[in-house]
Amino acid sequence: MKLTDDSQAFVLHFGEMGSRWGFNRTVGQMLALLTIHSEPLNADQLAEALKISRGNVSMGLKELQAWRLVELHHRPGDRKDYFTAAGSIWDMARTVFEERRKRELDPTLSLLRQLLLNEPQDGAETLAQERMREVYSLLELLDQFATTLSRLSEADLQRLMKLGSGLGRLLDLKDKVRGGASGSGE
Amino acid sequence: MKLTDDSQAFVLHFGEMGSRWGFNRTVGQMLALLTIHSEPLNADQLAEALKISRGNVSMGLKELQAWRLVELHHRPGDRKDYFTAAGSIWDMARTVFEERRKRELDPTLSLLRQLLLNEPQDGAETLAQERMREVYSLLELLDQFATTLSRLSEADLQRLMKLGSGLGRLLDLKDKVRGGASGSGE
DNA sequence: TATAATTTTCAGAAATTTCTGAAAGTTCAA
DNA sequence: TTGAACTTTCAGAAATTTCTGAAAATTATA
Repeated sequence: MKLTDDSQAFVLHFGEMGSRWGFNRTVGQMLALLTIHSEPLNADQLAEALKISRGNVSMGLKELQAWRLVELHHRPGDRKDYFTAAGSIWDMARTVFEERRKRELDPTLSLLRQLLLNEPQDGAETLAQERMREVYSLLELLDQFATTLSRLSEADLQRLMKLGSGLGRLLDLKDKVRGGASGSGE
Repeated sequence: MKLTDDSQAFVLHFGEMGSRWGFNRTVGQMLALLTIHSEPLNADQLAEALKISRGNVSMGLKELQAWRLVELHHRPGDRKDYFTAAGSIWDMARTVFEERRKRELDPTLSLLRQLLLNEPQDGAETLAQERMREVYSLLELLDQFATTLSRLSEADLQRLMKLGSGLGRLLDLKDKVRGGASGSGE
């Protein structure tokens, strides 16, 4: 498994961005390689191509499976496990988006629900709790919105994302057509 | 500066979530404390409340200023620098969102633009480049969409995020009203 | 059932990130 | 100017995360 310069660059870049996207370097590299390599790869091939240890590959694959970003395949007469990226690029993006929503929002929502049950004991606490409530409202709305987005079909997502500043106009259009009294569909 | 249990919990939680949100533990804690504390705080107060070193506070404040998440204040007859969270919770969320868009998408877009200029030399490279092109298209669209979102007024953002599954219906509505030929506003 | 092939685990090593605190730098009032 | 008040810097320490590789576990074949 020898990578071309461009594939190498792509793989190394994903490794560097990995930590910002929620996984570690080698997981990022593995995901990149499986994304651009059309044929399934086994653990030894990944280790050789990325020059990382076999154990690291095993842990990385475990994590990518937990994210549901890779798919397992088997070849007749070969006992090794082979992997490909799971689904289309859009499928993968949706998966990462949804998983990050869970990791980055849910724990905070859960804590804030707890804290907001308590009675503030003085003025400072009341003010602090007001701010926490604002944080909670915003994050809850964001969480719902992210969930809504990740449930849209690819076609709808593309339409939405291509709107550009038409999005603002569309929101106005809605208010005109439906009289502004709609919105909280669920 | 003694924190109540709830404030403490909030601050510690932000510290733990910090790394998932793009900053380190103490930066997360400082942001949390400044968010729930209505009065401006100086560096010594932050260091004491969070039990971290003065140097760490200085670096953290520098980073929060780079993010434009804190505002500097001065008190008459006091040479110390005082800080508050910059703007409303919505302002801060918008700032974080926009900064993360830049950090998490722009470097990859930039690299992919480079790589996609090169001619693939064989079948495998052609396939790899096709996948890179798909990644590029998706990330570019996402980048535009994120930019669009971060430019919406708070009111529009709230309306949009409250749509729930009404968002899908709204997209259909648009196609009906404008005949489906619109969309690429810019 | 043995044994060969393969994957997983995990203790410790290596790498990276974060934090401390003392020294250097800056600002301002007298 | 001087020096007191304050902030910043940064080398090394501490903490955390990631990685390695050998041993243990699992699975399939003969």
